Amino acid sequence: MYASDKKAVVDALRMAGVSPTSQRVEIAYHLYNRQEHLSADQILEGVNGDYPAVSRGTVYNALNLLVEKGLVRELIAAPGKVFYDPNTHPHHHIFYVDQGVLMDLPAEMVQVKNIPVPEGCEIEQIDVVVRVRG
Amino acid sequence: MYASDKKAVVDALRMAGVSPTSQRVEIAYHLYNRQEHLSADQILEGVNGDYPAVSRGTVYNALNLLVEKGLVRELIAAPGKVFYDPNTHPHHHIFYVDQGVLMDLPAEMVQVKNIPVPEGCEIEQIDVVVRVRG
DNA sequence: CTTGTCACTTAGACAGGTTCTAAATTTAGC
DNA sequence: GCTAAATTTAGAACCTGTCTAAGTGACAAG
Repeated sequence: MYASDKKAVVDALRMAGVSPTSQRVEIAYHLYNRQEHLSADQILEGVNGDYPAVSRGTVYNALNLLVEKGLVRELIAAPGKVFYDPNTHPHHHIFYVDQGVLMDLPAEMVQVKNIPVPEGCEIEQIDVVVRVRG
Repeated sequence: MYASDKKAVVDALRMAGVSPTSQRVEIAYHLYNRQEHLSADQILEGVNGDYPAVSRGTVYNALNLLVEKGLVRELIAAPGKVFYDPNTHPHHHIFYVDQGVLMDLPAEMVQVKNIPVPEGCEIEQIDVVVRVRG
């Protein structure tokens, strides 16, 4: 998702057929504005900074909806470590194991070729995660 | 890990500096002998087929130890879906989302190039998971 | 303005998978 | 055979994430 301000977030949600409720806008805006990959819990904390504004359930619902509508990408970096990435363009990831931080790798930096697609199957996503230590 | 019989498993464990307790041997042997990717739970069930022989905690401890010692590879296919792979040679994976099944892709079938390694970091593993639907 | 409907949010209960803990057991070194 | 250290066990605890039932709010029709 690309959205520089809350109005743009509202438009992006509407365009994807998602009612832009205040909670969803807060969540999407927060995810966009931090140029990191955030976990559901980090988003919950971030959105509820001053005072509780959004419930846990809504954060999960909203994130799942955004993933389903293709506005956000879900990334699994390690067992129990799910991150959400507002960048849906093709690109890959590097995971700093010791710090638990996940960063982007531009698509050009990694070449993936010759993916075999079985009959009748459709590639949903190709995840390339480079796990580095140190 | 490559081990055709229990004696070979014992040797492999010893070589990696892991005391070959009977439970660990059972677990490693079971994982090797099924040419699938198994979850911790499937391994627990499999090892305890006839009568309870190994506790849940031990299965998790043993698997984590084997991963740490490089005898087994840990694969994350989806949130909450962790599989263990006795094949530690370079290769990739294809995940059939609808069936929840993870299969090998020979390394030659996917070319990954130009991985940038940050200063002072060491690549631990490169995970390529092709997620297909249908 | 009032009502009814519908989608959404909420809090808390629940579920699955993994780790932790304390006690019991086994292993290894003398 | 002892003793100490490592390992296993059962079960409690924990963490993410989902479900449920009730409550809230927006909106259209009367």
